[in-house]
Amino acid sequence: MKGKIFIIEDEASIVQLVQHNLEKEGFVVSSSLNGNEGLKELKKFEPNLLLLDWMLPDLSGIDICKNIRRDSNFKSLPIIMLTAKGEEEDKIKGLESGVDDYITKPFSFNELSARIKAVLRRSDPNIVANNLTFEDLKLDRIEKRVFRSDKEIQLGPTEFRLLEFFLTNPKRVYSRDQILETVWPNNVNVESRTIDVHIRRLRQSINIEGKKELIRTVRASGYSLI
Amino acid sequence: MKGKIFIIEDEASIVQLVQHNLEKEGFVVSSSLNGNEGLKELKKFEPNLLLLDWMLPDLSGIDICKNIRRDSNFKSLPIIMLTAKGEEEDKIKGLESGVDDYITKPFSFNELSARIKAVLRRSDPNIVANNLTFEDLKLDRIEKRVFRSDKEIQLGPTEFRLLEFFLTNPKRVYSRDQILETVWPNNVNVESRTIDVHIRRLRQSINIEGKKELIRTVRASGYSLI
DNA sequence: TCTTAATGTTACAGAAATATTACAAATTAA
DNA sequence: TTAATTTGTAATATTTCTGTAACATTAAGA
Repeated sequence: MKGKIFIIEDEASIVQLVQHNLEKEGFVVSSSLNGNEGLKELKKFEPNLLLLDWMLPDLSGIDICKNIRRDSNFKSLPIIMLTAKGEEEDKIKGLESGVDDYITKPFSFNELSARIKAVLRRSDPNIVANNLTFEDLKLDRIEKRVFRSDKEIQLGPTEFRLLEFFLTNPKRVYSRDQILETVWPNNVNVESRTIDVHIRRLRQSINIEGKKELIRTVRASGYSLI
Repeated sequence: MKGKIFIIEDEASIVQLVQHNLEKEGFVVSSSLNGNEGLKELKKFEPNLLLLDWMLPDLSGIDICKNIRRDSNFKSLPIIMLTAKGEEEDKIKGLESGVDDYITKPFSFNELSARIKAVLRRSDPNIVANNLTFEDLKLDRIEKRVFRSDKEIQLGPTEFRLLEFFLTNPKRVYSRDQILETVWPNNVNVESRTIDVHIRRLRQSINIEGKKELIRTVRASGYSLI
């Protein structure tokens, strides 16, 4: 079950793109191109999350934000702010305007989607999948814990992300490049062979008590979760 | 379900040929004969892949490429570059202009089609068929697995590619040269007889438990999948 | 049947890909 | 700050794959 998202943003092209893609992901989406109306519609729509432009023709994003926070029904509505580059990100960040996250335009939809899910995961865990499982492997994204056959496993941050990645698409083979792109922070340059080492570390951690190997090496192609 | 492909290429005859054939394969295709307009239309069209001419009357392919890579919404749009022979292929190859693949004119539609699918398979796996079957043989391109009568078969990389190749056109006889060209990485020189050995290895792997031979030798011509 | 060209089979050495280990630098926790 | 953990890489070990050559077998025409 997916949630409802409301967008207040005056650039129609952005709204269109984001709305379309979010709907494709199963969210129910509604939007408004200006602040005052948006505020009203939003309260009727009762979304699980709001995407809010920082600079609007009528009301500023921060005013909307304050308005929302004053309304007891929406006090805890998660808000992700959309800001243009240079629009004093620091202020937004520092100024605790009650924003849950913000993203700088231009952004890729994937990045936005990831942030939306991250925020929803905290605020409204039922909307977003928080547990990934495969066979006797379980990963809890909220608590950041991993279990194999109900026995907890300790993983470093990178191994955690790596396993999380494999769990989103079990059985599928990923090349080292694909793994790098997705698991490592953008623009980080790491040797492709480095992945082998992390695979080894992950293997070592999750293959407890002689249980069966869960990571498959596919020569010349990459790795997969069995 | 097939995806959307956009073409920017000034030779109308090429556009026509490619567009027509791609549509026949089920793709939704749109095109433009020049760079600047193409760039605009492309962004409206939101394709899953772009075929881009290297030499255009107004903008060079590489400029378009850069423009696209700067636009966060299209940063990861797969691009296949179309180049005339002699147009410094090396540069395109080396110069990491963010191109996913390139093909030299004149090309056969089949070759283009194969490359398009290969690229889409990485970027957008749901668009392309990922399973090849023939009789009781099954090959899964995503999981990189091969089955005969539901029993998994272990193949080395080359044998996998070889079988994949045969499965795209069962019953058709391929000469050793054709096999070499398609299955082996470009510019690799291998003895033609080497194929015999790989055929043997493939045969040995897929003919389990006395099941019937699936690879046919056509004397003086080559091999085929029955 | 003999001859010959084409294909099948085998074994093996070198190449290529992956696994493993150790370690120093970077990061985080105490 | 110091200690502990985590990371990336390089060096080394191990495994698996590849291509080829040498020899065996088969098919087809003379």
